[in-house]
Amino acid sequence: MERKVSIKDIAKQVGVSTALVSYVLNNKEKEARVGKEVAEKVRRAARKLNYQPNLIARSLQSGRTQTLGLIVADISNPFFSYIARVIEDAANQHGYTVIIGSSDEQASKSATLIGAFLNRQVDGLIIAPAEQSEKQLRTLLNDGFPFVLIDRYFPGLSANSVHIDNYRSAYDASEHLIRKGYRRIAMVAYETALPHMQERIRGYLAALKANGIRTKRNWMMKTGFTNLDQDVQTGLRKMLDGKERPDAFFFATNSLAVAGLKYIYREGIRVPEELGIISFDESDVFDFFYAPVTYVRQSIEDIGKTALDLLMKQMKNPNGKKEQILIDTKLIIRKSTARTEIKTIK
Amino acid sequence: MERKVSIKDIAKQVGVSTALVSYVLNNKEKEARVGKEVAEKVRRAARKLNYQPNLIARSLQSGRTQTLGLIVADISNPFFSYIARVIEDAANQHGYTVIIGSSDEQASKSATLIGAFLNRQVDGLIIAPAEQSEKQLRTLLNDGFPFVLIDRYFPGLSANSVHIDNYRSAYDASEHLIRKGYRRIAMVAYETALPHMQERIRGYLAALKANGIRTKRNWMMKTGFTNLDQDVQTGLRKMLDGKERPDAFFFATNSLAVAGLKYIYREGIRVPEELGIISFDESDVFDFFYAPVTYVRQSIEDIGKTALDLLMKQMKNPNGKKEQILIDTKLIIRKSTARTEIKTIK
DNA sequence: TTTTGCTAATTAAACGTTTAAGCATATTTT
DNA sequence: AAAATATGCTTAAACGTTTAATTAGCAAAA
Repeated sequence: MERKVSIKDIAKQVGVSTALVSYVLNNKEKEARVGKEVAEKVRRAARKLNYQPNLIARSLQSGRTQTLGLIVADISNPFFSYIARVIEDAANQHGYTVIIGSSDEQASKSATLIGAFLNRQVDGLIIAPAEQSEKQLRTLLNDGFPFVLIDRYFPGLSANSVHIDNYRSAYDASEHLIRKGYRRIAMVAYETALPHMQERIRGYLAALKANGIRTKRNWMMKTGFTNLDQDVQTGLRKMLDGKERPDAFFFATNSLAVAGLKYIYREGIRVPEELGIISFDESDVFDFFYAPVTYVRQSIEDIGKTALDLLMKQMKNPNGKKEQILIDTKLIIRKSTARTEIKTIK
Repeated sequence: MERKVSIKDIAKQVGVSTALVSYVLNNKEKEARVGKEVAEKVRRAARKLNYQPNLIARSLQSGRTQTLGLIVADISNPFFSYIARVIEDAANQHGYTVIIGSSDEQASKSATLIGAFLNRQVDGLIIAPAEQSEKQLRTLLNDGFPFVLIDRYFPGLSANSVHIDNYRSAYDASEHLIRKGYRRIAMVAYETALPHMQERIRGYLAALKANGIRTKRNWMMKTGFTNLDQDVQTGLRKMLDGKERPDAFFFATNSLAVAGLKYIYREGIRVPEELGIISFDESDVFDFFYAPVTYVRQSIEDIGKTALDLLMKQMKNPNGKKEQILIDTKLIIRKSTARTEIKTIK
């Protein structure tokens, strides 16, 4: 591969200084008082040589790379890949390129990624933070580096963030189950201190309590991020074979639900008669389960676009106030919770 | 945000030249004959100041960015997001970062992306090429720029590529349907000149012919990349209501299949008795359809890893021979084609 | 004593841009 | 006629690295 054409080549060709070429190609002829004919010559030469600016050089000079870093838990997870797509498109519209990394929910990987992205001089970050990554974020915050959290957040951290009201959504979802007549409602969650997950659990517990349902210890199962299918399967089996057999499952995310549905499907458990099912997030699978699954829908488009707008704002004004933006959710009610409606006295 | 610590700051702190600092931090003390104590001092200062190299500056100097570009049709499509994940991990292991772009199957977007990535000085590209993008690729090839095609390819283009044997796989899949007793086999494909799709069609036609089945014009439907659900639905309805009603559908990709299954499910058509179903690729949905779907599995891990290895090889030796690597497929047989087996004389 | 050869450092150029400042010449204003 | 302003271009420094070439001191060899 031969060396690429640089501004220097154009300068030589036309017989002017590189400065002049730069002025012309950046449309600064006016300010720089470049002669009309010379400007035209430069432009012609640039076209003829097929000049393409070296953005690396430009970045070194300007201190900005027009690049954003996106850190998600796992880009192969549909939730995140969809968000990535939305952010990619929005960023492109603003003239930015996106580089993506998966943290696998590990603080160490997250730290490595943040470091790598900063070394690459990204202008800003959008992060779905991993557990234990609060300290890294606090450092970013103290450095005044522009970033926005999505999906997850930390209450003690006054960073920009875009996410749903997890407590409220979980509360409403649980209450929906109760209204539908389910009483022994179990939850399947991730074993993590991440606030968004804790809030979902808190919402679930609060709804049960508010409706006079005593929760049992073994109506709650938590799994790690690895070995999902296996863990969920074992957990469900234990709950279903135990003595306080649940009559409904509340899955805290779509990946948990998909894992759970596999088991429920194999075991031939009848939904919604024998078992009610509700989940967070979305999935094609929910539509194809023999009893389409009721779920809490969050608008990924809104989250992605809002996050990008917020980041742009923050990059323009790094000292501006940090915002925590809540995105609406909607409960999509379908057959998996369609047990006979029961009147409740409120 | 204050200015980041540079090599200059360390030099000043220790009282040496920036060159010396660079030598030490790059572990070239031996070659550069740096004194032991001075080296130690430099290292200590670097640690104390929390020095992080500016990769942009390094790239400008070295001409390499340790960055790869990945262009897929749509990162929010699970097939591509999974490939992206595999490539991300493999690239990281080699010290590379990946930037991703979605072409939406449009040659113009593809050209824009390639241009943007080249301007960013990526060291190599992995591309799932869009229709009509052959010319762009030929230019890359002539420039000697390292790249590898995945999933798609162009017969006339002697570029590196990693993909499956689409003809063979489609042939085998079709023959499986025939062996299972299906005779009026229809295909649902994309309306595109892309060879991988044409090959799948060719394989399907060849298998039918070889088994003495005359194909009907209206057993073939093709759709564009937009309005998928709608188009597939209309197409299927027309075929199923027509007079040569198909007794099996062969979907050319998972997205087509998912769109088709939605319709088939809603219409209450009985699979596999009334209708056999087979598809390319993979999908969670295939497991949850009431009759789990038979499909042609291609190992995404293999494709991703092989592509990355090939790209690395090409970057090391840009004049090396170009390779076209075929990845094995496997027909995963399940209930959606489980009609009574019929003995065939071969 | 001069030459050669180490050792340990520095200098300076380069990568490709951008941009403030400078320098002629020409033109207008007072 | 002198001073101010306009015009058209160049110089040079800067961004943060890397690295070839050079220097300078000192010890060993001829």
